[in-house]
Amino acid sequence: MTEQSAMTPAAERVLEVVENLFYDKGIHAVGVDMIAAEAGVTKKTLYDRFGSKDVIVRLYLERRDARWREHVTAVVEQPGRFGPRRRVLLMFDALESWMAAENPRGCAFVNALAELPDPDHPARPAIGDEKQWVLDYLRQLVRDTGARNPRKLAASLFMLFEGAAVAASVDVVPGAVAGARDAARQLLDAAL
Amino acid sequence: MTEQSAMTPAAERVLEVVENLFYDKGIHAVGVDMIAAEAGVTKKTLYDRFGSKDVIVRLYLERRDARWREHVTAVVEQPGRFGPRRRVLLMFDALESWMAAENPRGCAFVNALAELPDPDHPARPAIGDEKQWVLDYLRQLVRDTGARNPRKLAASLFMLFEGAAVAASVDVVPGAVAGARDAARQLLDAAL
DNA sequence: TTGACGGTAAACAGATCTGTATAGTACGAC
DNA sequence: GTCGTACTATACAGATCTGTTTACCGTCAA
Repeated sequence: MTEQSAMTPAAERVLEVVENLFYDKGIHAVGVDMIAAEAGVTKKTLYDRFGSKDVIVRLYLERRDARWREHVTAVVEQPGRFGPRRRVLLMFDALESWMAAENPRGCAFVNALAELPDPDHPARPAIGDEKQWVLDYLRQLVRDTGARNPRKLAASLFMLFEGAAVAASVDVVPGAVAGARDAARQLLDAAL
Repeated sequence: MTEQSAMTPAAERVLEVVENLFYDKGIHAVGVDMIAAEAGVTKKTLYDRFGSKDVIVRLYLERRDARWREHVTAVVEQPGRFGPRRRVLLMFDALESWMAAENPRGCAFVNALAELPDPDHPARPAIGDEKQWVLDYLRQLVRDTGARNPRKLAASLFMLFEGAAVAASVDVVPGAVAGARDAARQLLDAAL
């Protein structure tokens, strides 16, 4: 996947600081000077390691995606052996804890898409990959429940999922993710 | 509300061009020089009329919100007298036609929020207002159906709504809005 | 007829943007 | 002990950012 094996200490520091900078302030609002200063690295080093800001943006998204998938799978596939129906709902528990801990400003990939309209931007594939993975993961979980029309149900759950992230970030719906989980349970039970 | 009465011809032209520029390219990616050139206006005029780019951003969102509300109410309250349950689902029809015609890059307000992290930015209220209006409008429509737990149901529909916009813009779910409407119908019928 | 208003044209200020260039230091491997 | 690697420090290039300034031209109303 993301071979972070070859990362030098300075490069590692850069990727650590952009995780917060890009997410908190937005991609365009963060210049390479700020990145270098925050990481305690010279711009020379920064360009020697990555070649361009766009590459750093791509790595930012890829690394965040990796952390996100780890979080989700850790929650959904936690030992204790929950049944398939329960595992679907655990997806929303994973989202809830992720939102509280790391995502107050909404989905980083939706936000990145807002800032990167160019379809040829090197970071664009990372955005589509994250969304496709969530959808595929939901499809697999739903299929395991034996629900009717699993693809359609997974698509509905996916939209509840993404909508809950939006609702939580704009802060107009109290308990957004919990509400989304309740709705997901209804849709799921109706299809069993 | 937005008193666009006092708008001079040049100012009107500016607001017309930023509607597309900001939405298509993103707010930070569009400079005032580009705005002035595209509107056929000098920067002097631009600053005489608006005072700052931030004000233009605020007006951009307010005007888009006004157009969006007009579109939604025109679809939902179209003559023909649909019943309350049908009117709820018409919200999703309104979203579908809006997405196809004006929203291929997702919700302008979610995108703007991604680019404007500062809670004190003058354009921020416009973002919250749009989301609050959609939620309130759904609440009213749901209440008219006599469904149980109308606030909770409206919140679920709101999340399906926002999620459908995300799903359509990232283009991983074919027929996203139609799927969201089907899920909405299920939730609605279960509460009647 | 005078003066306010809306506008053009064009230069400028000062900051910040991505990216490059030059020069030199510390260190580990072979 | 020499060579390559990773790094610092710093200056620079050229573009672009928001915003200001000066000078001038119509038009319309009091």
